[in-house]
Amino acid sequence: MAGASTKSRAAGSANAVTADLVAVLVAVTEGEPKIMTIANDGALPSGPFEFAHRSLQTGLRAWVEAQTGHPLGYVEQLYTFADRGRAGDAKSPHSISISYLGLTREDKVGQGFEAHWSGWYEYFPWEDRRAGLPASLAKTLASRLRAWAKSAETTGLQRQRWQRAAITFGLDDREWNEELVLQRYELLYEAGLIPEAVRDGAAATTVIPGRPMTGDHRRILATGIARLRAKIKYRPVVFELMPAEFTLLQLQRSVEALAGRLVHKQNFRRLIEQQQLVEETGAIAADTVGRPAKLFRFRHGVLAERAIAGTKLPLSRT
Amino acid sequence: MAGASTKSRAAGSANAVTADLVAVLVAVTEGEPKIMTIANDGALPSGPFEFAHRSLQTGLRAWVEAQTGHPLGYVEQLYTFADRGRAGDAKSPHSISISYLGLTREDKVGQGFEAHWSGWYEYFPWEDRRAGLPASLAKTLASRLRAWAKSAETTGLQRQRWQRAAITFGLDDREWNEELVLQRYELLYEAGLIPEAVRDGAAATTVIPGRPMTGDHRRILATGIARLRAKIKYRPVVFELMPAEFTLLQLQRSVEALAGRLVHKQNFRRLIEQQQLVEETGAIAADTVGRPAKLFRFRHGVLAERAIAGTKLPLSRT
DNA sequence: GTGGCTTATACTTATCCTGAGCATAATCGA
DNA sequence: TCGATTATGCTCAGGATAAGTATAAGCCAC
Repeated sequence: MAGASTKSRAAGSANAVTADLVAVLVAVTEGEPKIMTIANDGALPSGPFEFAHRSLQTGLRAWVEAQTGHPLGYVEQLYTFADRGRAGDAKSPHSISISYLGLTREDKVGQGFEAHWSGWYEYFPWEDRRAGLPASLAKTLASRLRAWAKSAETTGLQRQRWQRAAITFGLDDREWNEELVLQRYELLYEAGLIPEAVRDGAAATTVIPGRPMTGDHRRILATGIARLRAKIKYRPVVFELMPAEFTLLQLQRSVEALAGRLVHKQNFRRLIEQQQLVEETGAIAADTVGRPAKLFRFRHGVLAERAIAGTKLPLSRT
Repeated sequence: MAGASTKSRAAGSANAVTADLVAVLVAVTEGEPKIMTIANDGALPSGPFEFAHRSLQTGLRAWVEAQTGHPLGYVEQLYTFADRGRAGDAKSPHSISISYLGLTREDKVGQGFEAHWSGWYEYFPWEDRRAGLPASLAKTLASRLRAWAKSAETTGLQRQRWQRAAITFGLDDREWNEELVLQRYELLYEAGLIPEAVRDGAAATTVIPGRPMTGDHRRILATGIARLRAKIKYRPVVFELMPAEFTLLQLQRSVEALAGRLVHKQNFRRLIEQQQLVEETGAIAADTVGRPAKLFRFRHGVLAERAIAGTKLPLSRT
């Protein structure tokens, strides 16, 4: 890729950096969202982008297979982070992390790897609102956030902080917005309420429940969850996480697991069916309590038929 | 950022890469979307990520100001590309491009720079459907695409190609989807119908109108346009491109310029007003034909009041 | 100043989408 | 057979949307 300015070329290897490829690999099993972790569940699969890699994605696939034994299916790029907090340190070169979201199923678990499937709500307990928040966590969160807001210098800043906390966490009778995963993580980091913040130099305080990860990995995971929660609403990506055949309730449970909240059953079915995303297989689910459900499969045809995109503009049809 | 696996660290500088920062800097002037270009309008502002840069964004800001004299305001990351087509060449290290979308206004044009504002439809003539497509372009496009489809080996492949072309370009009575900017560009590239493809080794054919750029820059621009077209529908980002005060028609013209298609006037107004995105300034537009319009300003308060996000799931309120 | 041109803005109508609840069906086990 | 459990069909009100009609308020030529 030719750099546009002549200056770019002149820079040469003096400005070399190292690039890490990081994967948020997601599966949903029995209504619980899982992510692939390594290093005692404290890190995401990752490795450096090397000469030999033909592209970023092939490099990522190589690392994930090597570390987890799990082949990558659906993959999309998430975000590129640079290391932060090492500003003046000109000795060690910059390191950047290029992160990806991968969707798959939790079968074919590779043997002989130190990789595991971990529930993603272990890392973000406050993101699971399906059964409402545990009263204890809700209380802790609210009081810690309020303390953080109060600790600001001026009353103006105090109000700003509290407003931000209230919006992202749905306090003061505001609606909970499940997509703000990253914003909530960033706020907790700034407020020094999670271990990573303390590790990076924040004043040591009592910390909120939720398992930490190395480096930026929990931030990357938050980015992945946010992306996925947004995307299931306008692209049929849930099906990447489903088995070939499934009941509508299983599908609903998967969506709820990802979104972290419950949906209205009948309306969910209407939505799915009117969009013609699925078709009956003819078979019936066995081994269930209650009335047996029809089995469905994803209609792969829809991907070819229409390019699904949401219009929110009053486009004129002329 | 600690690499997760021990392997990552061991790699060291042998796997060093160079990272370029590339900016798609957008403004809208008199109903025409513009982008900042350098190098005789054949490239986007860009430069390498260096030691001295404290973060990716500060590096980008430094380069853009140095090359264009224009300060960056609103910025968001677009995508990270690796150079492609240089697989085996282990001599020159990998080079990756981290691209950003920036939104501003076309005032304060820096003097003494080789930078210009260029209309973005010069680079993508087929993306402007506000006045319908010029009949000539429509014809050329359709026939070239059909020829490309026909040139496939098997009839199965031929049908696949045509279906893809028809979906992305809204042929065969399908709806035009203005968000598929990147998909259309990629298809034209694969079909060898644009200069960049020929440059990169495609068989030389007659090429479609539309000005090329160096390297991947037109692909990056396509990514930026697509992102912006999608985003104006669910986030109030248009206002970054508007002057402090504006009439509703000016706002509408800006949206239409970005989307490349017309919207229904009355419904557009209702949409804007019901969302309480703007408020009257009390002043009236001067210097106009027809009945003078009220001037409005963006209500910055909305950003604080609500976290605007689209729900497309039948969430239950219990 | 009047008629015609242009744009702004208010109002109407039919249709569709959405959230929510009610009712019934099918299966199992006590 | 009853009760528990899940599946599935149906209704209904309210709101959002697409599209069109009508009126208001300026300017300009004459």
